[in-house]
Amino acid sequence: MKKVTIHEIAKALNIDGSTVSRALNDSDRVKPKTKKMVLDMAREMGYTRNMMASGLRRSKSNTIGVVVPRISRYFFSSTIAGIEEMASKAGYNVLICQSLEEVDRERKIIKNLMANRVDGILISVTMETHDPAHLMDCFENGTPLVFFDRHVAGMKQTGKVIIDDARGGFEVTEHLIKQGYRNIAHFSASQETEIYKNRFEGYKSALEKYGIPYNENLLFTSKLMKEDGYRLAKEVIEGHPGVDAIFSANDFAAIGALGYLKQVGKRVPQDIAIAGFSNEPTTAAIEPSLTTVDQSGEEIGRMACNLLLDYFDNGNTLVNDKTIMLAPRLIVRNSTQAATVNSQ
Amino acid sequence: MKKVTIHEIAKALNIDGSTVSRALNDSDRVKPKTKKMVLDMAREMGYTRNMMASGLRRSKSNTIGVVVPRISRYFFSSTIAGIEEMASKAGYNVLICQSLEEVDRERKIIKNLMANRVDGILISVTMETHDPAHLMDCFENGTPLVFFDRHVAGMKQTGKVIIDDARGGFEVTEHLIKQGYRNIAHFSASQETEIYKNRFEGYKSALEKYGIPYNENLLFTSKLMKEDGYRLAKEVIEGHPGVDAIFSANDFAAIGALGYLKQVGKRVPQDIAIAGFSNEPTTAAIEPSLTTVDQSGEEIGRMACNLLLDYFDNGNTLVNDKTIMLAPRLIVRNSTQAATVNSQ
DNA sequence: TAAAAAAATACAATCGATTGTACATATTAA
DNA sequence: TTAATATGTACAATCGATTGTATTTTTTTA
Repeated sequence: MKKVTIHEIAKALNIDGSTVSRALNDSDRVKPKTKKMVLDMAREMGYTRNMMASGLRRSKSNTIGVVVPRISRYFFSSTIAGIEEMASKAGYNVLICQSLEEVDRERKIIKNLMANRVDGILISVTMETHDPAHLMDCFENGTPLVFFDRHVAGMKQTGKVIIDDARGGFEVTEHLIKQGYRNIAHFSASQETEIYKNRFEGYKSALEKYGIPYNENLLFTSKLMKEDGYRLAKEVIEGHPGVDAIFSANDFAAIGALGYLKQVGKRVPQDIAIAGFSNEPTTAAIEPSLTTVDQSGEEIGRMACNLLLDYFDNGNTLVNDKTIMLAPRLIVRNSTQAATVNSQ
Repeated sequence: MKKVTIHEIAKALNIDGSTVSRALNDSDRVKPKTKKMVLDMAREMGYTRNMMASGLRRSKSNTIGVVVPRISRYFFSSTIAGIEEMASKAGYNVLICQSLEEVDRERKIIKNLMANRVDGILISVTMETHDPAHLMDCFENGTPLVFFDRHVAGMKQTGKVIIDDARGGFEVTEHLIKQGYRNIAHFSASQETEIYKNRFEGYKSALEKYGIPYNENLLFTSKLMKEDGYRLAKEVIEGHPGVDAIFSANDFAAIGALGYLKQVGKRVPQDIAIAGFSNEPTTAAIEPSLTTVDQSGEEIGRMACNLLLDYFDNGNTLVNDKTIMLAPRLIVRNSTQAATVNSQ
């Protein structure tokens, strides 16, 4: 389909294309009368600027690349919603890609985003992304990168928007302790992933603060899928009868664990308490409702996007480990409140 | 940041840029030895094709625009996941935009997508999109359009991937009737939105089939937010004591209604049954679990994307109302099973 | 070995918008 | 009125890759 170009507008008005371009961009090198003429003609001819041409010339795509492990996960989709909101307000488009927790896919995605000359990248890495070589490429390429939530330690060249996972882990654990639980198991993922390492550290430091010895047999590592939670809960119940609480580093595993516990007739929170992390919508709706930590995906998305936009406008304020750490918010619900178990 | 171009590769090898381009595109006008030379040099110099330049020349962006009301809604995010999966497999990028249920935003988005010269658009319209003028623009512009889920009647130029909402509405209602419920209220949205109209039609035809007169006082119209469900449930209980079941045209309103019913001590499903539509993850987790209709967002997304990809490859098979209608799947859970109420 | 055919490469225009520089009006000052 | 300044437009190059045509090189055939 043939589309109208500035040159056709120019021809129709018997002026030069450069003037049309300037008129459309509201340059003050074009007098108001001419501008109006051009704008009217553009509308009449149904002109829409070709962003590929514009982008090529200006070396700017006005596009932000976003990489998440899985779009359909609520935390990430709300993150994306926040990003999209900010980006579109600032005139940027958002290219979304999902790594599906595969580092290889992540690598290809980064490459593709570079080929598309995105102006910046917002990324929450896979659980397996421990070697940041492909992310370093961005940096060397001059493409700014901002991590949100899942990040990689030791990349000084990027921005980060994360929540204080250690504090979140601490607060959950402290809450459990204050509720009277003493034998608290922890479900975690690879300790090479920062967020899980930090949640675990928080868990440990809460134990320490309250003089409870850390027992490494109560640390269970998996990919934290729902099924993992189910399986590990079984392991806990069958192998560690003394355990009276489980702190899972994400909600999915917590929900899976809860499913197992209910199935075998354990009462939550009387027999065993359980807490998750992320505040997935389902955690509020199930019974018992699940104690968790809210991360406000939208807010994280907005902040990450803003960090990038700031960088576009004000130069390299991203360098040297610019990190925004958001406070987590403990949400206490019924799954951990032995004392108030009958209130809803 | 200066990036390597084909011309720099060409200069380094003392050959012409056109040959480099052809080599990189694996054209058989370049002999294998030269190809290898070019590919090696490209790797060595860290070349990445500039898609803006390529797209400009070829009039093809290799990008698909996706418009949904709200990214963070599970149905839509899983739809996007399906789209992204198919698109990336076929070498396309996905630009995501959310209309936030505002027609005006939707209009701007469409315009922007056209400016970005996306190769096609996948859209699920807002509840207020009754006038498809801005969508017609796409058509006139030569940009193929495929609706998924929420669509607009009477656009013969587009593809559609929808579920058989009438059948879904029918099955839910028939199920309620078979369970013994007779006074079934229906929560719907604007009848100008096809999916809600169709669900409503299904509801009516089930009533008719079983000889239950349709009572227009039991049709409640709102935007189907959770709060609407809560409010309308109150209205039902207070104003229509005879009602023994509610069929809500989406899950959110159903969940809101359930909240109200539990709050005022109504037993679900003994006193009143409730069913939703969409199979949001939460519906399976709450108590009682909610009867609903599964739409398989990922599948819809995949099919919609495929329709577009087919069009790219095989010309205008989109014309004349190419519609893919997926069968809905009734998911019976506890909120409507008076007979088996104590089984979980 | 020369001519014909085939293969590989080079040339040059093009996609559509932007932008520095040059030129032409219009306005002001002298 | 003329020179000096300011304002408005036009010219032409450019962004990087692609592609039709022309040219050169290689291979095949007579």
